[in-house]
Amino acid sequence: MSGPLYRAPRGVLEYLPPRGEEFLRVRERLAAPARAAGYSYLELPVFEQTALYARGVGESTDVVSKEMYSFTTRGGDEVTLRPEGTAGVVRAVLEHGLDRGRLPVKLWYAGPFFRYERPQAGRYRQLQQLGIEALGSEDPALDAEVIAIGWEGYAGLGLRGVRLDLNTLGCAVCRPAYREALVAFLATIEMDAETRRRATVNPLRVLDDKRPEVRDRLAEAPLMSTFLCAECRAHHDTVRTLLADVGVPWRDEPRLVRGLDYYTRTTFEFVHDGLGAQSGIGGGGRYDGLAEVLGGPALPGIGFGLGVDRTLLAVEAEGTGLAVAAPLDVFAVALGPEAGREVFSIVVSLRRAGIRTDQAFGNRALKGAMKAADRSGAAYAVLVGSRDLAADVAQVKDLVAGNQTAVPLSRLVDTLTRLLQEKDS
RNA sequence: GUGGGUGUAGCUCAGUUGGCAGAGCACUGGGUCGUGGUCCCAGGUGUCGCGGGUUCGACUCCCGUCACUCACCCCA
Repeated sequence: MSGPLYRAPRGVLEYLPPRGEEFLRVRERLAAPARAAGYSYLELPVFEQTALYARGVGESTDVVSKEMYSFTTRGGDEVTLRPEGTAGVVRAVLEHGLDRGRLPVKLWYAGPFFRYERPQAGRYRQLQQLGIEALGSEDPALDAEVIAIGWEGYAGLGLRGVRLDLNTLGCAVCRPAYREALVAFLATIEMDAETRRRATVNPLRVLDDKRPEVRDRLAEAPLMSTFLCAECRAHHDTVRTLLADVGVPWRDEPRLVRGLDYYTRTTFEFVHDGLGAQSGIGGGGRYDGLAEVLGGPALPGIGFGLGVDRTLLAVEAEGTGLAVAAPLDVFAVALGPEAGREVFSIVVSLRRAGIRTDQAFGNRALKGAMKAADRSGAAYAVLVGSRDLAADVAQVKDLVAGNQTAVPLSRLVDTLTRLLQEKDS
């Protein structure tokens, strides 16, 4: 096969029917708990000035150093397709003064994000994410709320294999001492050049290495938990108490660091084992210093990003199903061109009455049209031929039971409305 | 960026020591001039990923290349 002239760009995921409906369903279910908790929707640009990510996310991160889709515009601006959501949300909050009103500001967003990586199972160059951000409060109850919202989102999809990993990274008061201790420790162990480089730029991220041989060497590494200041310890204890109170289970994961520079205190990750090597289906944390880094006032914040693609994979891996409803109520069929005109009017009338309706197009043979009616999933077929036209009726056929009755055209909408209601109950 | 696997019909895949490219599904038409689901008949599509090489002859063997895929680092 020489193949079509054009192909989708490398590493993008396309959701074709019927999977597209499942994708939408997943996104709706993940968003529901956030909307129920007073988070407002925000639609942001999918590209920003490159400097926003370089500063906000951090030059030392993989995301910025090797995964950005960056380009220069015709006007000479350096821009980047958004690799994550938080930096853009904080930028918009600061730019438009959303932090001047009632705090905390609670926002949610969804859409595509871009990272230039080698694609593999569960990892795409264009990925779909849904996120929430709460800014303007250091209250640990907000940390617990954000985590619980994520948890409820997965629960709403019927997922049973989601695990929550939880950690705290300390703050500007206590982290420097820990960092120093960690650097001292890292100097004593053996590591490859790339890891050594990472250790100098951002030593905490070395802890996140998943290679067994590296993990072994890190077994004796100092942990943040022993360096926490009183405030951070109290904050973390409260978060965990609140989660326990509402029955959200977690696993303390003292090595959970996460890849972005802006995190402070609470960090967490939702993990699922059904997707191959990429097990993280969502994650987030607190970023109390980010607004200041971006030139704004002190504005603490916490949020998460949930991977919609990966969540759908998890749903499919668990085989729980999403019960996507039949898309149609009625399928209309015309026999001959004169009837075609009548059928078109019928179809539009039915739709205006809230009945989901499609029709056979293209002058198909009746047998083929009925086959199309059958496969459409509609509960009823409406047939109109010249004999019916002469009698001012349409044939209404129950596609499940198989019986058919003539209904006067003037009563067609009412009759079908009633039949569909009866079927529902 | 590095490594493994796979490329044959729209989809899922067969194809024997190298000898004329197949099945199922799907699609379209027909089987009583106006009736689907089961059944029967008929129909069509392929640069066998692409380019070289070996050979009388290559889907098959060799080399290269591209794509897809899985994995490593890392992340959603």
